[in-house]
Amino acid sequence: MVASEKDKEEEKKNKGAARGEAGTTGLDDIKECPECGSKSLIQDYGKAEIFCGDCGLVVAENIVDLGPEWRAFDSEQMSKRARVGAPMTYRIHDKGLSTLTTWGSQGQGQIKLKKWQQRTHIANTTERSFIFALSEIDRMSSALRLPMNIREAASMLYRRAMKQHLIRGRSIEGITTAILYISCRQYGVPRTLEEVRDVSRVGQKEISRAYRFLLRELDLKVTVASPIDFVPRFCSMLSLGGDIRSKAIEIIKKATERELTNGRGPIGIAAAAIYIAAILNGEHRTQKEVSVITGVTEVTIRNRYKELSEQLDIDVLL
DNA sequence: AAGACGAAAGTGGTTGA
DNA sequence: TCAACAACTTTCGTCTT
Repeated sequence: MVASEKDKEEEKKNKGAARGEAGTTGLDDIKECPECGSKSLIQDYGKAEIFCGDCGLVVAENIVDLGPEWRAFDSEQMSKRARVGAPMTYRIHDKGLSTLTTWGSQGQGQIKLKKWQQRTHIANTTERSFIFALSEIDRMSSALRLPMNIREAASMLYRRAMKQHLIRGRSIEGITTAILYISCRQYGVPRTLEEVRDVSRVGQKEISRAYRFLLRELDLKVTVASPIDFVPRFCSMLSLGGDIRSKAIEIIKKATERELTNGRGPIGIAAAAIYIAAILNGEHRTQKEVSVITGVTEVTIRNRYKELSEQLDIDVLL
């Protein structure tokens, strides 16, 4: 896994150098799976992933959004935001619009200006904590290998929360982590709460509390994550191929039709479907292995797996 | 010895009075 | 605010391979 990633980096560099191009290492450069060499890569921009159609390896999770970083919600915004200059981004505390005077040779006037700039820039603590929040969002996003558009969305959400004065008196860590968790869900790239917690500096309890608080106060609606959303990533982590991924998704779809998934945790369903699909395709993974990757216990996998195989008439012969 | 199975008790979150 | 509740976890003993 580590080796293949290194190979990918090497390959990218070589290709770029060969063509003498600077800074154009888009994902179009990835033409085949570094693991099995298959050319049938499946791009899924909705989930911001590219995975190999044959071996199921998630080749890239950070699909760089090359479109404009802003979205126009109406024509007025459109005309306001269509502009020249460096891209504006919500991920820099002043949206990337500042110009600092240089520290070169300086007269008294310049020094004064500098001081004034610094003070107004980072003077108040709100601004300070905002900068910290953005850096935290970035740090956690990198650790979770999240695509840029989700980072932007998270930054925007944080701004909204700030405007409504929801941050004061609450831990920035808790709020930012919850916001990231929400953004992932909204973009259909769900991470489990454990995964998010592992890169956060606060505990699960605080994240949950902030999560519920934000949903209520910002009046956000987050649809229940579909088990299917977890399948590609889990399959990849279990080194399971594309046929098993398809099979697992098929099982989940059938189960959803028959309302076997109602009230059940999506991760447990995904885990069981993958477990079954793997056995059906002769690539057995133990309940323990699936349990470790998915973060649900073997007992839950067993229960779901029993329900699914019985109700869907799937004969799982070991 | 490892994996699968399931019973029983415990935990944390949701719901409804 | 409290109790009831469902889903899930933890723990542990048993069976199978």
